[in-house]
Amino acid sequence: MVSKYEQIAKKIREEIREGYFEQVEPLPTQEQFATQFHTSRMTIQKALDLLRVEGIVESRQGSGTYIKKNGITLSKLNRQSDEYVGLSQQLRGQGEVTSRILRFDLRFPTEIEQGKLAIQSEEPVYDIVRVRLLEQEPLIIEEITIPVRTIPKLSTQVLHRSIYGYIEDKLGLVIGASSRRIRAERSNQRDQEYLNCCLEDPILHVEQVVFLEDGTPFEYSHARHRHDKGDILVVNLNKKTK
Amino acid sequence: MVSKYEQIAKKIREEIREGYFEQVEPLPTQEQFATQFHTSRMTIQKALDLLRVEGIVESRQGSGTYIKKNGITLSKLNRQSDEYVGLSQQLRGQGEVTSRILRFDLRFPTEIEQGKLAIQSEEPVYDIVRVRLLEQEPLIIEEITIPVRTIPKLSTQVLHRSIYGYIEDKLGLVIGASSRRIRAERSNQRDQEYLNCCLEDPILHVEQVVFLEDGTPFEYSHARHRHDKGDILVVNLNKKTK
DNA sequence: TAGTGGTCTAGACCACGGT
DNA sequence: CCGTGGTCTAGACCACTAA
Repeated sequence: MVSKYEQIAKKIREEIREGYFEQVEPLPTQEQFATQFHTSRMTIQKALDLLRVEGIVESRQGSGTYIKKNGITLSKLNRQSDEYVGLSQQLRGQGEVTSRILRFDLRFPTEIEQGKLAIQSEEPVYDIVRVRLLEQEPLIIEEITIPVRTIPKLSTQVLHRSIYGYIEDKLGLVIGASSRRIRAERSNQRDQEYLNCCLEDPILHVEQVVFLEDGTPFEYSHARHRHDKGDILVVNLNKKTK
Repeated sequence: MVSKYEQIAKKIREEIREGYFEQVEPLPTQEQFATQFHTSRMTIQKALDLLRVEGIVESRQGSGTYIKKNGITLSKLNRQSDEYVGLSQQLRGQGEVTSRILRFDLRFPTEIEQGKLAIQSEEPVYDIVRVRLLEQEPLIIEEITIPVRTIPKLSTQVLHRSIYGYIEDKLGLVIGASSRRIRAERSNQRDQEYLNCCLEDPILHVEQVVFLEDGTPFEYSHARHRHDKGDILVVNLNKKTK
């Protein structure tokens, strides 16, 4: 059952994309929309709310609701990077992604890991190091820490494929927020060996914590990318939630 | 004039932060909140909507509204990197940010710039190269392209201080979305000269387009960071607007 | 089945913009 | 001043969850 305001939003979104309205003129008033769709103003507002957070329109009190310049472009950008997906997803279609597992152990978390994953010192974690390859070419070397209690029954088989796929498809958990810190570093000996790169090659280092939908942190990881085999796209729609 | 639902959201947000409610139990029902705040359920829902997009609470139809684990942590993270601010803002308080201007010219845009900034080939742009320093130490070398028509009357005086400050405070324009692509690169000769770094030092390269609130792209830039003087924090709340 | 959140209504008043 | 969007109300019905 799709709600009425979502249907209305979809209709208006399509009409905007098809150039049905003037770019500089305001859209029909909320009153006019309400009449057109046989509904109340509150419902129209919920529909327009959706388009607002997508960055397609903006409303000015006392004036009207306007189509944003580049509204469509921005809304496409938004979709592109709004949700975090694993590498396997990202590269879907570009070739076969495989993994070479360098370590798969159990141990107790360090103090930093306890902090990042919000767990106690006696709570065991998986300690994983793997190299991700696209069509046999090494892309990334990852060090991953995952609490055993949150994601039980990890196996090398899972690690060879996709951890994210396992969590979402097999365990039925939903991945939520993430926090990433990105920097450039010099390559170390391990990078050179496993990523097949030189001393002078820089590394794109991504340190991240990923949360489940309910807010449980489930992964703290360091990913080191070959500089020529990956960049990161960040889009900020600036919703000014304040 | 602060709206009622914002006041209510603020009150509930504070009570959650102070540990007034149980983490595992649902919050009071919307009905109860409505009675408590002498208002209607719709208004309570608008208040809870705010807390939802902040990642503090989540609602489950048929069950109740719950505090998210790490809800507070996430909401703080969110504030930290939600809106794009210029470097001068970011480093406010850490020392004095100054600029050394290497180039400040006018020219016509390249094809790539025409695409990124959505302008015609005959539309003139500023062509800026500057080094940003914190307490005399070089941090970043920036190449910036800005359409003259969008941001008129740029001056070296502005470039020495903050472009973003000029745009927001003096021109009264509001900065909106941004799209950034981040990668690691080897340093080139210019980096080594102006950032005072070695051949082996990697560079954190950020290519970005920044938009005004109405969707006009106003800046296309390449910023090259000294790898030891800057990383980038990216937080993704995953609102799944779908 | 009872209780919850999700949606929706038909009004109302207010804040603000442009005239 | 009028017309716009922003807020708010007091209900109503529905969809879903949990007992």
